[in-house]
Amino acid sequence: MDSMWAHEHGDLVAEAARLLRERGGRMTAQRRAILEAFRSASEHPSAEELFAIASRGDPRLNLSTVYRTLRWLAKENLVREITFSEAGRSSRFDTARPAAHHHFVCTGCGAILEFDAAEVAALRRRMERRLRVQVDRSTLVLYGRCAACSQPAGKRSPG
Amino acid sequence: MDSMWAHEHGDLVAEAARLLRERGGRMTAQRRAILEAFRSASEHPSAEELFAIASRGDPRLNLSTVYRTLRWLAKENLVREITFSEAGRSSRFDTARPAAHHHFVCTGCGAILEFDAAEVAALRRRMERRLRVQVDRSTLVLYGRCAACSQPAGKRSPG
DNA sequence: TTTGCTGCAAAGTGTTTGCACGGGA
DNA sequence: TCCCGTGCAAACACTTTGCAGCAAA
Repeated sequence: MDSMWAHEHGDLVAEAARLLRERGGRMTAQRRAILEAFRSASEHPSAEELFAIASRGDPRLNLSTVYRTLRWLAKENLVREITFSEAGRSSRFDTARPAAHHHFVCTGCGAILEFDAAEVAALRRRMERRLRVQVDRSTLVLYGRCAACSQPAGKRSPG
Repeated sequence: MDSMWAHEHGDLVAEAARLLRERGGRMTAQRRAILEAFRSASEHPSAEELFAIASRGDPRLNLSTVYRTLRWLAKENLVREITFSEAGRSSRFDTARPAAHHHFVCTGCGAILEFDAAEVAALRRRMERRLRVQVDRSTLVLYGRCAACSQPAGKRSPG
């Protein structure tokens, strides 16, 4: 269960370092802090959340640096940007994984579940033929209520 | 082909009028103009686009009125809000249709194609069981290149 | 006449950018 | 040493809000 993705959060730093070396970029303390922040962040952190975490180690860190780093990471495919319509106007990020995965968002408590669905790949291929297009990327988000939130109020466990 | 949806743009006005009557709201000239703007707008207009169209008839119309109206329409389910990650930071709207439909977005020219895919409904049901959740709504967006944009530059028709 | 809706201007939110300095390679 | 990346503040794009007046029912 722990090596089903090509890289875990841990090697984000190593991965980024490698890319930076290749491209003549620099591994700064700020970048390292931001990359490491993914470890303790929620599954789909916003820039703000990563900033809050990364700032703990270095209070001088600036939010714009976080944005710049995230944009760079997204371009290099180490991180992917997602937009949930429930999540206010802000973007969320997750560490990009090779396998396409999709999201369920609970409109009650905001919980996000990830899932993989093989049929999406088939659907993409079918749509490529039907619409005569080339599909590079897809996002599937289900919105609803998770088990806890869909229970009638009376039956819900306190808390 | 013209009655596959429960209501076309035309009766948006009538539909809204009915709801307003029910709720003690008022059918103002501005609301009518905004509702009618959907007719000549693109398939997925932004607030700005609707504003531009609706302003033609009444130059005093204010953008904040458009936003207020759109928010109300979304709440009443006459219109639905969608977020394409390619479309800048702005929301897009379409007239809510009973049948779930999905979108293909061309990253080349920005064209948006709609499609219906029965398999999504099945997938939703399967995920409800697998994740033990209740799914109320889903969005599926495919990103890629349309037929014209995926042709090599040399072969593309001029224009 | 009542009070919901509007225009206006100002505030808000999330994100990006210009610039001079500082620190990594 | 060189110049990439940073902090800072200001700009930005989009959306929301407070308020006084107007107009639909």
